Amino acid sequence: MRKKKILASARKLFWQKGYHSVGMRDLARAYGCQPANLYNYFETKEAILFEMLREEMERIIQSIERFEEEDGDAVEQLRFIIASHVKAILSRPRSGKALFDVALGILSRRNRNVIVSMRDTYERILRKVLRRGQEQKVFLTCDEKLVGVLIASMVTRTKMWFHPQKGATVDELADLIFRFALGAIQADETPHDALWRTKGRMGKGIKPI
Amino acid sequence: MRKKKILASARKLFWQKGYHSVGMRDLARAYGCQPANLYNYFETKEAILFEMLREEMERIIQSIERFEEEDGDAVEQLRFIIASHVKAILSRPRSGKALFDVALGILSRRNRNVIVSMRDTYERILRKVLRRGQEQKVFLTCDEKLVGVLIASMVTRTKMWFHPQKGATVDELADLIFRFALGAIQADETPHDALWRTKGRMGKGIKPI
Amino acid sequence: MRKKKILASARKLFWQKGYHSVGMRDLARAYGCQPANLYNYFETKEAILFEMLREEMERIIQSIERFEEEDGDAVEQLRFIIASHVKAILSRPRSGKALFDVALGILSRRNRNVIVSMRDTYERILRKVLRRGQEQKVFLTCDEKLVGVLIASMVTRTKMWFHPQKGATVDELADLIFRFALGAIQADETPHDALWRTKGRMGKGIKPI
Amino acid sequence: MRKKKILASARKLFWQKGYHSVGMRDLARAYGCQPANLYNYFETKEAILFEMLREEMERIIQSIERFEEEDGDAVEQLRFIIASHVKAILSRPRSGKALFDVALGILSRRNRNVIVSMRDTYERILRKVLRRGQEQKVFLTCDEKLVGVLIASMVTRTKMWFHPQKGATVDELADLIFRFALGAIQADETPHDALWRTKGRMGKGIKPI
DNA sequence: CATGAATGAGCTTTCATTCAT
DNA sequence: CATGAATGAAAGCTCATTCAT
Repeated sequence: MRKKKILASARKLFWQKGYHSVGMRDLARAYGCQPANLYNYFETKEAILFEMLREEMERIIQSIERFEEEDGDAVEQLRFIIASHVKAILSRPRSGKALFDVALGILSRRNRNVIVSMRDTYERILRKVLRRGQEQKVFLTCDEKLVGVLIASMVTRTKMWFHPQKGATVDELADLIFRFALGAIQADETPHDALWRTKGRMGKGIKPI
Repeated sequence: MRKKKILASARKLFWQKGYHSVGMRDLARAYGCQPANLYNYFETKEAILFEMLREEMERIIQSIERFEEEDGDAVEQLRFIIASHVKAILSRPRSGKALFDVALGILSRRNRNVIVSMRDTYERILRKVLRRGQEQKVFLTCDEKLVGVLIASMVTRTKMWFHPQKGATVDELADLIFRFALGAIQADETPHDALWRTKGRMGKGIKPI
Repeated sequence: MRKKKILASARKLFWQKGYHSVGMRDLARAYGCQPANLYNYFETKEAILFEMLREEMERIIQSIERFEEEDGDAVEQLRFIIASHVKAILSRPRSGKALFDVALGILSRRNRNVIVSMRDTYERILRKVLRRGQEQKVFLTCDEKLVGVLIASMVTRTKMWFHPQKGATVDELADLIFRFALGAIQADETPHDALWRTKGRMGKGIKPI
Repeated sequence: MRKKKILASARKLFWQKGYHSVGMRDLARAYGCQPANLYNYFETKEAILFEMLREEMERIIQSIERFEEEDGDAVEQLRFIIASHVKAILSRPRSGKALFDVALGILSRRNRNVIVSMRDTYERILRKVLRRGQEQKVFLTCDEKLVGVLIASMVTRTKMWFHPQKGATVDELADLIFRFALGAIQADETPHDALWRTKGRMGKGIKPI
């Protein structure tokens, strides 16, 4: 579908330069048509942004929504959530811009509500898992709301600084964030020292800006 | 000084609405003058943004730069760094926008270098403390670069969701982030379960967007 | 073509008021549209000026370029060059401003080079004819560079003071300038007294400012 | 006097860059004070331009006004007028801009009248000399108004292209323009071939733009 | 005399968007 | 579907000038 193609090139541009630095002209050129033609597919520039964010959120949520009800190993569920989120964020071309955060201020109330409620769904699931872990006595007693936000913060910001390299893959990064989070909240006091023997390898993937 | 006052009102607006949604006209109105007058104090709109960011970074760095050389208890130093950073970020009026991240893409190369190098200084100090903790055997062996970025991510993003409330103060938030981080990397395996009995209180301060 | 029409009304305004006294608003109003629309045809205000000058220079050069190689009566060629130049300069509506001279300081390096090289072509041809006249022994030995500039100066400045009237037509003016120049450089010493019996008639066309 | 110094630096800037490209800021910096201070000496920017032009015109006129009434050798008087005018125009630093022409469109009606009437005085004197020459039978019968304008054109435009060099001095230039003019209008038919044996020398001083 | 602060009007240009074809 | 032409609004910025000190 044409719409998908437009969204694809829009996504690249928006993440590369940020919403305000990309004009309809740029979007049109990237897709290969005149600006006016984009309005045959989307009502406004904001609609393009919205559709694109909605899709991304949907992918993230779809992969983890089963954890809301399904019982299971909270530790493994947390690992999966983090891995899934990290991959969703880092799978797309290249980036650097805090697009998501900015976007919430750009979207119309109506559209923002849609995105926000998807994000809330994500956080609700994450919290549910955190609560489940406490009930299973594998996580320390904690404020799931706070811990959820802290974990999400670490994951979200990977977009700002992580660049995959040999010896520093996305999978590895996801694993390390998971271990970091787990170390902070796990109940059993077995030493997790071993988890951190990654000294020097991971650093290669860190290139902020 | 007049410059300070302009910066003060600019800071408020920029954080509230984001750089691109604030015009010189808005800045002028907020300060109480005509747009043209602002150019007696700053050469460009970007210069206002830059000066504002520079000041903020300076405050953050000044309070922790002594840790670069000074030996001491790494745990306490980490606690101080986190507390100081959290306060610096949350002390200012209200917020919401990912201004800092976006700004790096807006600033001229010259100005961006200044800010980036200040941020690098911050991260260098944080890493130094993390390394010191490992040498003191109070932190687990870990990749300081990665851990540093993860901790900074949690702190930086507080701006996006935290709003002080009764029962959820900035100090408390800083303390909890510290404990979360410490839990993840501390070497001695004394149960830190107690640290997390904040259930339900902290959540009050979390209001994303 | 729309571009031509815009150029036409721009030419009138620029010559009447000078580049700096004509805004995009004026150009738009003169053509009959909103300022923004002009940018669908020209990238900048300077581009409009450039295109207009380029066209004018082109017309002047085209009519005389054959003299560069073509052998022939140097006297007649000089007469033709002067006549052609005078007409090109005075054919357009009304004027008064030293637009051309000022423009060279306004144009971008790139564009200025184009115009300057066209002017150089004009002068090269004029010099060639002057040299040819010397070889044919109809012109006195002289420095073609200097004489060329002097002749061009007389012609160029007609824009500043000449206004066609009954008894003072453009053709007549061209003829008189030619005779003046010829008188200064012609080799054969036949009295040219008769040429100057225009007393009182030509003066009518002179209204400086 | 301070005023003189301001005028001196203004003259340089105006001729170099043109009226519209020189701001009060530039004038102030060139003189060495704040823009506001200039208003203690001149009422407006235009007043500076006016004063400067008035001075220049005055110098030119003063040196030739005696020719209005005084009888004498018309040929020598013409030589003097041209020499004096050329020197006045080229004595000042460097230039290029058609300042004088543009200025007439900038000045207020009142001020323009002053300058125009000075220019008229100049032309009146020149015409008087031309008429005198005809009466003395040393010049051909001609329209003094036209010939006057043509001669003035050649002189005025030297500012646009002449740059003194070894072998191409201002004095020499003046002499050649005089001979060119004289050749065109002189009555006695003695060959003036010799006058033009300057081939190649004068060209060095010609650097348009 | 000199200045820092302030201003109102204006500038060229960009933007998202509309519409007739 | 696609486009060229057009637009209203707003952007950042510069300007000559004023005025109290």
